[in-house]
Amino acid sequence: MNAVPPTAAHTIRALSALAQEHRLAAFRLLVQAGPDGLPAGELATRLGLPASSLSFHLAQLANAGLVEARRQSRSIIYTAALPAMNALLGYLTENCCGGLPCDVAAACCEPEEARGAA
Amino acid sequence: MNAVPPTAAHTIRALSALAQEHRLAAFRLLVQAGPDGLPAGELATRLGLPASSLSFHLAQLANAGLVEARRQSRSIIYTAALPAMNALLGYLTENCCGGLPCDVAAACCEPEEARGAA
DNA sequence: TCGATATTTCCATATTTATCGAATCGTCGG
DNA sequence: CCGACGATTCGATAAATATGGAAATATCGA
Repeated sequence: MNAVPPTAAHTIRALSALAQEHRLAAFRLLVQAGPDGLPAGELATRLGLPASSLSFHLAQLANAGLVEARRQSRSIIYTAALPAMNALLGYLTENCCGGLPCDVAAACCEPEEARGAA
Repeated sequence: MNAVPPTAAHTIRALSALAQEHRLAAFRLLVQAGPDGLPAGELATRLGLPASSLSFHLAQLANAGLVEARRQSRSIIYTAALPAMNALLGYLTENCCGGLPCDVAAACCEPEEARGAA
């Protein structure tokens, strides 16, 4: 169903989805929550947003393929779609480096520094 | 002057800057152009945009720190600010992985696949 | 200094995006 | 079946963004 090569249009949708205070915050919470995810209501509480506003934002993230929703009883649980995030980063680095050995690619591929510092 | 740790607000500015058809296209052209960059007029021609519109978009990219401008005679030459792009990607992966060994980090750090395919 | 060129700034307008209450839909417990 | 709960959809309004012509700014060549 997925694994579609990210087009420019798709990339813009993903960037737009992330380029908003509440959505970026929501996405980060979901990433931290891991595979278990979080119910919409919990996100609304933590972000201090009315349910309808949050629902609007979650729809954007879902439309961009950055989050996935599953119903669990009355709640709807959202999880971050890491592969989609992965694809976005891949597209950005690809288009940034375009096969050339630029420092963006280099910096992105240095596990020692990136991991060791933490 | 730069090398500021990217805040969430700064990240949103960068994402917003990139999350627009013409700006993403302009940025990609600048990346391809490399350190020599391209004059504003050339970008306007290639993108088929009126000068004033392009100027507006370039201002956004510059404000986000993603491009730099230098005057050369009558033209103003724009270049992609790779370090800023680098920082953006770093922020996204950091916040995506948060120190955890998630597959985004893994996928991002596989030079063989990413480079070999091209 | 004058005219031509390259770009930006200004301004009005059009389009898109965000916000949130109210109404609606699906699910559960009794 | 009914009331409550969790969430989305709808709709109206507010705010932010994009667009492009006209005017202003800066630089160059003669």
